[in-house]
Amino acid sequence: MTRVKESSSQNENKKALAAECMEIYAANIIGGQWTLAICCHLINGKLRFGELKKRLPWITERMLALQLKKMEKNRLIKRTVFAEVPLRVEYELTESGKGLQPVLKLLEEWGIKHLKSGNN
Amino acid sequence: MTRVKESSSQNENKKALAAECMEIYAANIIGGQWTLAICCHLINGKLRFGELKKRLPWITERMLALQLKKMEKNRLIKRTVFAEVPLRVEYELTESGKGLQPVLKLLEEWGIKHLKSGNN
DNA sequence: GGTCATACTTACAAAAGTTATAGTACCCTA
DNA sequence: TAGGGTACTATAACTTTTGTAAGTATGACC
Repeated sequence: MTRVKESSSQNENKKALAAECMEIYAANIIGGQWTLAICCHLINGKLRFGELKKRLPWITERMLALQLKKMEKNRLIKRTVFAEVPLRVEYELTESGKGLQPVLKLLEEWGIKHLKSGNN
Repeated sequence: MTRVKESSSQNENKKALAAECMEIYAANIIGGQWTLAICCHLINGKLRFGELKKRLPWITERMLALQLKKMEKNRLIKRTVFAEVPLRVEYELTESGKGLQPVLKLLEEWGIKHLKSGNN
């Protein structure tokens, strides 16, 4: 009855779950520590690396760079480099990224309700 | 301009983000590796520990126990113990947990669209 | 008394994710 | 020649999450 594991890594489990369940696939993509925060800021338009950094005062440059790279790979954002001096790089949501807006809205509503329901 | 960090832990950052942004708060709650998978199975009704284990063949007992405990703490599920022998414990979604259904649906739809858009 | 089933718990280890700190490359300006 | 701004990268340390394997408590059943 119990299926035999073919691999023991965390990653394999994650992939297997995401493969058979689209909500888990989606949750994995938006689940990074800073991913949603970045989305929230980009939803009003494109921003430069330094502007994002200012808006996320607690993030380190490394994490910002890593998250942006991951989000680009996941096709949530588009990166545009302008060959100016000093260098300018702009980040903006892709169509897919913009498509998260209703998800974010629902999540927010659920979060508010959930938080309130805990104060009884 | 840059706010000063009051603590250096990962957790503090997480909390700070969740406090100022409800979608991040919500994402933190549903973001565990197995949380959504468990929700998916409980959405059709209550299940026992062992039944969940069978439905999630790759999960270890430890992870299942941990996740269920966390979900109970987060008020996503309710745990009921029946003083029988052998012991019977049932898990079911709370109202808050059931409230995730539309979120899951949207996430699923977004996931499908996103996956397709990557196959170009 | 020994075995079985259920629903866990514990100790330890590995992996993934995050943070801290410093440094790079580019070219402009003084 | 030195300093400054932007957008990163390198390295290592640290925290959190997940996995492995074994053990516990309860009471029925043989």
